Amino acid sequence: MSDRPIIVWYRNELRLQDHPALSAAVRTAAPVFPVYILDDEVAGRWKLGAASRWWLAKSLEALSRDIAHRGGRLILRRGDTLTELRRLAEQTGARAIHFTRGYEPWSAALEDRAKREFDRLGVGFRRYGGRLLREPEELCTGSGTPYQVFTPFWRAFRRDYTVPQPLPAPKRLTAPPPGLKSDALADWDLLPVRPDWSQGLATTWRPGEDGAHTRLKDFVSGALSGYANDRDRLDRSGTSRLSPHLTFGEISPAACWRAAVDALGEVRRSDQSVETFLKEIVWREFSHSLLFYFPRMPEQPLREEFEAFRWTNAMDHLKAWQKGKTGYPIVDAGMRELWATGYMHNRARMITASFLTKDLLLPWTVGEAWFWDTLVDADLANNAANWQWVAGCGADAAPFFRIFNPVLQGEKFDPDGDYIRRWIPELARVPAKDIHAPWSANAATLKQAGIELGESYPAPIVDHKAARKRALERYEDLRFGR
DNA sequence: TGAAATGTTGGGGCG
DNA sequence: ACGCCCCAACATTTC
Repeated sequence: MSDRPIIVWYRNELRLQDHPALSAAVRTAAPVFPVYILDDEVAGRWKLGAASRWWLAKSLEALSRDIAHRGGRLILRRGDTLTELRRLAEQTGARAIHFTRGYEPWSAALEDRAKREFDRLGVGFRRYGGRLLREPEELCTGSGTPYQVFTPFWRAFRRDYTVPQPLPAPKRLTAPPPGLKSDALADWDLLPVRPDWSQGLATTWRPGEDGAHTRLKDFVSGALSGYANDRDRLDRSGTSRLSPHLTFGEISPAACWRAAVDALGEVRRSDQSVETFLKEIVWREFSHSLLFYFPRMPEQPLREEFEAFRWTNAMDHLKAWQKGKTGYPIVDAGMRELWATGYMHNRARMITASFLTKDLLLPWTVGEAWFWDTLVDADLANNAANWQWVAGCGADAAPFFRIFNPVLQGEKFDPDGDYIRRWIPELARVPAKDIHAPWSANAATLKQAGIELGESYPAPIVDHKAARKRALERYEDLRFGR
């Protein structure tokens, strides 16, 4: 009996440390067989984007290596999740399947269906946390409804939260019998070929649990102390850049929380900076809670009146935005950073998203889809919640009339234009004074910088002042039902 | 986790 | 010296 193995079904927690489902399995002293199932159908239209597939390949490679170092083997399967789990349980004679709970719209139904199935088969099917610090059911308003405003959520969260002790990674794992089939990662075609656009991603990131912890250490000993101020600066490395590691669960949010709080004690870092960082972690919790309670959030505005909003459908504008050719340098720099590295600075995300939804009046779902495909940290909850926040249709959203001025945002958060120069080399020789609005520079300056507007760098595809006016009018239409 | 329009104030130039 | 105007600089309101 005791040698009947436990299957640990990996989903988005590609780590060995701080992994409740894995730890519980290891504690039983039964052989533990970790398995990852690539199910291209389960998520419907939200199947993994191209950048995520790249990251997944690299992350699974790392996890597989880490497991092998401990004497185990990561089993890879592709196909319908439930079918594959059933097959694995049969093939291994498993007594139980352990897994980490998900919050996507399809997760609860899948988990319930599987639970009934394995109950019938006499196989334990045990659900664990680990992706969030706290479960959505834990935090509700006094009247029992989910929070829809961040600040009260944050207060309630912070009031009585203490981070638990980390769960150590298992020292040894048991290899499953050699006959237990596993796909070859390479056969999954997760990596891009013809063309291989992943060079920039590979030089920017180190996917995997080691890479994640290295990143956290660097952040805590470096940028964390100035986080409150510098995280908004496009020209500084002021953010943690932990997001893709969190998305794929290479590091637990608890580990990030713990490291930040410990740093506070050790080095007397600015309380404000640590608090701001913790708040960002809780934004992630808030987004997941929203997705859990409002499963249509990725498709539907949380504020219903926005369903009547008259978005436009200008494909040429969309293409220009995607390629980073809008003629607004700060917008284009952000979009090109995304294309090159699978990542965009958070401030740039707000600016580019505001530009798409307000200046171009393209639907937020179009931007959401592009980010989903191109971001290595694409996360259904965060992506949907943040797009709705910018578009003004979210639960606790920025008001619609908060329209970013791309020139002012650039001057404020990239004062010398370094971020722009980094991602738009053709503007490298434009002086800082003109770099955020090259169209208003005088002809001699542009000539000297080697720029011909409309040739070497696009002229603005819309006039911001007019676009702002148009957006506000469209918003008025919504309010008065026109 | 805005920006623009509008209102108010106060210093300085100037007749 | 005085009132008037101009216009930063800052505050408030509006979108």
